[in-house]
Amino acid sequence: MDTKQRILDEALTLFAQKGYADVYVADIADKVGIKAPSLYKHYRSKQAIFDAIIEEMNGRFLMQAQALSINGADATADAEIYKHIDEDHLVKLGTELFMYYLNDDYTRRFRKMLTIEQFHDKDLADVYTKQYIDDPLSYQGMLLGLLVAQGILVTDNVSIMTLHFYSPIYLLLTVCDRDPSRLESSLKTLEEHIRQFNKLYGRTIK
Amino acid sequence: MDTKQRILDEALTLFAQKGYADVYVADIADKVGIKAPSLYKHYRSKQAIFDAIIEEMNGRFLMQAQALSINGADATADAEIYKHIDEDHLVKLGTELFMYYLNDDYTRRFRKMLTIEQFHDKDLADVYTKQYIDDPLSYQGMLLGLLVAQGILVTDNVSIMTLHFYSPIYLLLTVCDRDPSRLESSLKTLEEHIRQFNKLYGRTIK
DNA sequence: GTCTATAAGAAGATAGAC
DNA sequence: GTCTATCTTCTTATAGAC
Repeated sequence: MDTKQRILDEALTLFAQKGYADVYVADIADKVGIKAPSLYKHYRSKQAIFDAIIEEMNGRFLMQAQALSINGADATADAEIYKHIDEDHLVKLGTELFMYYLNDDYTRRFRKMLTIEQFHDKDLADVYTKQYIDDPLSYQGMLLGLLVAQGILVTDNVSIMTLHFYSPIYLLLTVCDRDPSRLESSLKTLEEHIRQFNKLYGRTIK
Repeated sequence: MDTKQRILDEALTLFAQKGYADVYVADIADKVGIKAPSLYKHYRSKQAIFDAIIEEMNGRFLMQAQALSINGADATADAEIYKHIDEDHLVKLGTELFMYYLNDDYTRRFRKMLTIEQFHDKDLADVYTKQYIDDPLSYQGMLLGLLVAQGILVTDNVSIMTLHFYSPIYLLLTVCDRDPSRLESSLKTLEEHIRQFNKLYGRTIK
């Protein structure tokens, strides 16, 4: 990784730990293994480093969204995949989503940084809500909608059903972000949640 | 309100808007209507102001918790209240909880401040999780447990049912904290959520 | 591109008069 | 308890040699 990229990487780590204001340019330079003045050859200010992180993340999000909507467009293929899904598959799906959000390094650091800085700038608040609320609800709404179309799940309100599926995952995610030692119990709760979700919305009579 | 208390109040407002590091002692003093040095007659440091806010909130939380557990202890009285509860009552209950959390001035500012500062200090993270996750789940679990005991709601897992009731409220709360213009649509979603919750867990055959 | 040295300014905190 | 003046330290950023 070149220096310019390493600066972003180390800065993101520090911003996620302490927040923008409590990270000094010298801290970032230290982690990269250079002196603070050298850093100004790559970025013209501390704010420019922050902006570059946001910019890069926007790019990643866009790629992710495109990847998802490419699958989403080919709904018949997706429908085929989800035709024979059962409760265990649903648990696996939810757990994998949860673990990805929690353990993907870039994702986790970025989410923490946004959590800290969200009230600092309306744009950051919008990025947070889009990335961790609206987009997941939209994407999972599409998936769960397929399961309803297949008759695997039953409801007359897919968007509320999706909220019922995702909001416990979101809540547990924020818990584990604050306290990683609660991961194990959260995974247990997550599984119970999805099994009960399946009982509530599943085709079989409860 | 005396000066010492007004300092806490204005400091909390500013900390909730900008975070601890971006609020200057002079800003706080300005809002109170005094000069920064005068502020040091009341608190020996900026950190001491922050600590006093946390301390005061701990006191409020404790009082709140005691008030709740006094009611909770007299479960027979509570059970009587919730004996004839119907869907509209449940919607009202959830909406009132939501609006209290969102509009109670002290509560809202303190939650925003904690949101910003939660990764700064493990103790703050614990306060957040206790106050906005564990305690609500525990309290609402008790209430919903009463409704199950009355046969108004049906489940073999009250704690997951409580998670299903509360986590959408929590998610919508964080959305409105970031973007108050989404209050109206969130209230609509909240009502839909509770009505669907009642359909899923209600005594009547779905 | 990296360094040392340093400017420029911000922000927390104190001294001492009133 | 409040003020003005000031100290001290910290932090961003630049200058200029290598």
